[in-house]
Amino acid sequence: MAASCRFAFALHVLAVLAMHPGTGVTSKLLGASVNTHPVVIRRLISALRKAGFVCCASGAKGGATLCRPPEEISLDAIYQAIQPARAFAAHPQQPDAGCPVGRQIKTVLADVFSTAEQALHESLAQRTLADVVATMSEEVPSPLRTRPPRRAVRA
Amino acid sequence: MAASCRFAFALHVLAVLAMHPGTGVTSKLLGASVNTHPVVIRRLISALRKAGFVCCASGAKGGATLCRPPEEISLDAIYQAIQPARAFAAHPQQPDAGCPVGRQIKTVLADVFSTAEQALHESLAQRTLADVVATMSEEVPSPLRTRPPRRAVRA
DNA sequence: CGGATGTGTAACCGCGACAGTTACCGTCGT
DNA sequence: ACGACGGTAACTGTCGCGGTTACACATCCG
Repeated sequence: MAASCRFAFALHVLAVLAMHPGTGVTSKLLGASVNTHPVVIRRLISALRKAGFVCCASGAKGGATLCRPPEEISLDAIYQAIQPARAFAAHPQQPDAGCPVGRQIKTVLADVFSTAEQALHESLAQRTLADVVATMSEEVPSPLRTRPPRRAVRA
Repeated sequence: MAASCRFAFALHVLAVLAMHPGTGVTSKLLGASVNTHPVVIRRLISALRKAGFVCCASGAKGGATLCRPPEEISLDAIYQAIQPARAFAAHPQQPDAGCPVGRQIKTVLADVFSTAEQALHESLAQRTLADVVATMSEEVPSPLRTRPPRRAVRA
């Protein structure tokens, strides 16, 4: 399947932004935290910007900022903003229409694929970015935490 | 994500085998129905054989045969037999341990990923190969039908 | 104003996965 | 023995991705 790490990067970036509300975070800093090239971060942020999750400021003192409350950003919304392709792929060429399976397999596959993908989306939709941030604050009560932890809304 | 069509091919092949119980079906025939090269079919069948779903006969009059009842083969079992990689991928490089997100993101991601993958597997596990074959038999019962009432809605 | 600091995006490279293909060997029925 | 068939290795072309460089544009500050 050759899964990409876009979703992992996106969650990482958004979690950092959620922890620095109001202040713009540069792609250089984000790239250092994720351990990748700043341009990779900017490409990712470009998709997140189109989805309306972040806003960016150009020029010096610029950077990305979360422009929606983390509670309103579900992991499914992030996934759909990031992933360009479907989770499943059908036949690249048309199957043999002379075979009963070849005639009907596409319809059956479409049903199976959409059902499975919906299950995937529903699972991701049950958590928000705020949950992710809260989980990290819980697990390591480090002195870096300045604000009191938000209510944990784990299901 | 760059999904492969292995799963689609596997369902197609197993459906054909389920419709020809007992008789061996050659990779040449299966390749013609799927519209791909016989070696691609044989590679796929190699994985299905290791999973115990099909047996193959060598030599002349050889071919693949379903060696378990279709009711006992869930789509999830097929998926797991075919797919070599995970549906999600984590950071390829270690994130920055100096950042609180970088330290903990992997744990959170592992939880999110496993939950979503489990939802995917449970969705696929709810259908068996027999269901797929039955669906196809229903939708086109005989050439007496004038026109199929339903059409594929996916573009 | 002009340089420093950012973003935005295009272009390219290298890598890995995949489908497709060829080739060769082993196996089995006629 | 011969031909049909599976099993598998090896190679090719393509595609998507992460990584990188380069450049245009925007913004702040001295």
